Amino acid sequence: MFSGSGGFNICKTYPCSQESSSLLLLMGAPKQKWTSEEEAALKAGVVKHGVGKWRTILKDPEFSGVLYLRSNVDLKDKWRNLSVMANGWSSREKSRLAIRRVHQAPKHDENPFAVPPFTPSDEDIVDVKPIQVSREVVPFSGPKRSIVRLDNLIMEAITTLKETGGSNKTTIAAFIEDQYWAPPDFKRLLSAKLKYLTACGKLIKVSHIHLLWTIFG
Amino acid sequence: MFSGSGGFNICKTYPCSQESSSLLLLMGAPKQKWTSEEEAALKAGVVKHGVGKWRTILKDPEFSGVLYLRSNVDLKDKWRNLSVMANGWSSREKSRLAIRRVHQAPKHDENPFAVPPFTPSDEDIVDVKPIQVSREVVPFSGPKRSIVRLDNLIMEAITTLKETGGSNKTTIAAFIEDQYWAPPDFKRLLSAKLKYLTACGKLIKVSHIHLLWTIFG
DNA sequence: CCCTAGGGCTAGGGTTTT
DNA sequence: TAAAACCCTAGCCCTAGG
Repeated sequence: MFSGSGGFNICKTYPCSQESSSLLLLMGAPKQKWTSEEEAALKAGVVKHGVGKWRTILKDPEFSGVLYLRSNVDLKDKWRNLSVMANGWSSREKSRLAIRRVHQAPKHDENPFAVPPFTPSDEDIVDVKPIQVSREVVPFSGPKRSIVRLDNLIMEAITTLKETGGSNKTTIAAFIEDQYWAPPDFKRLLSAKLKYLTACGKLIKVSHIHLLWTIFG
Repeated sequence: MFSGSGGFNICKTYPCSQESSSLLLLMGAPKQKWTSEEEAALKAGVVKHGVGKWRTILKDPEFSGVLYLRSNVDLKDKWRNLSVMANGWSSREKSRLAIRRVHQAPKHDENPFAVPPFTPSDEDIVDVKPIQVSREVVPFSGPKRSIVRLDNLIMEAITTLKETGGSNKTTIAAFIEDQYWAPPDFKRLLSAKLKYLTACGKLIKVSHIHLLWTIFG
């Protein structure tokens, strides 16, 4: 190659974590496989801060201790992988899911996607406890519980499903139940929530069936 | 199919707070991709009013018809993207380029960046003419030439080539000449520049032959 | 308050590695 | 071939400074 005769080269100093990982790769470091601790922290982070809040999760002292080797992009990519594994539902399989989903017990077996169990608390807030994957490593300070708004779960469901024409209650419920553990009266809760969100303008009902979500409507 | 049964969907209306904008993206609102008309208008606007006059361009009746969906910040961001495209190559193409580069006539790649007039300043400026690609789209009034800092070209060459051990003068020259039209005395200019950059610490010489570039050295 | 410059972030498509 | 890990970049956000 050209390099034999000597020449100029870039001195790599990287301000950005994403690039440092690429540097690692260039230097022959192996791919960093995700540990179950990291995975658990990521899931807990998503429960706490929401999907897409990668930098926020990373900066949260609750998770930074575990995830300090990862970048926000790493988090995003890992979440994508987990999501794919958890719900292989390509748009065609969604309907199947919606149908058979209703009578399924929450399963903790093969599903690597965290099933943060959640319990209702008041009309608008849902108390969620991240699942403990490997209890001894995750340095949570006691029996801390993160709080998640049912709003967000609904939004996540609709966003993830991306169904043209919108998602109906059954599908949304199925999605949430599949991703999270839901209490027995969840269906009723969801109905009430959807009704409320529609009433206050955050969801819009289309032709009596379809609804459009508007966050601050 | 599935959507026939109705459902919920995300509504992409814009509230105003910062939260809302981030939610917006989360909610699946598509990014507004730039059309070629908008791009052309932006370029023409820059030719007419100059780089950095985003609000002025936006208000110009000549362009407002096309750009009315964009903000001044959008213009700025798009211009930055275009500049990146013009100056650097996607790293994926870099290797390809580095390999087949030597025995190839200057070829028109996809470069859509259209020759904005920069402001030259002094000794470390070189007159370089990027290769013209899509002439019909760019509404430029004539054969303008862009002025580019030789520093940047050198850095770009080294960065792009990514040769382990560094790049030598010949390779750098070949790279630049391949991508730009260079004046007859370019070799001499390059030598002087490399010497200067080494002297002032921006390039580091390794064992009399290899040099390491330190951006902010 | 508006503007610009520039750093940063996310989503999503691609690529590389296993 | 597929999955996991990682890369690249368009478009957009945030902040500082004028």
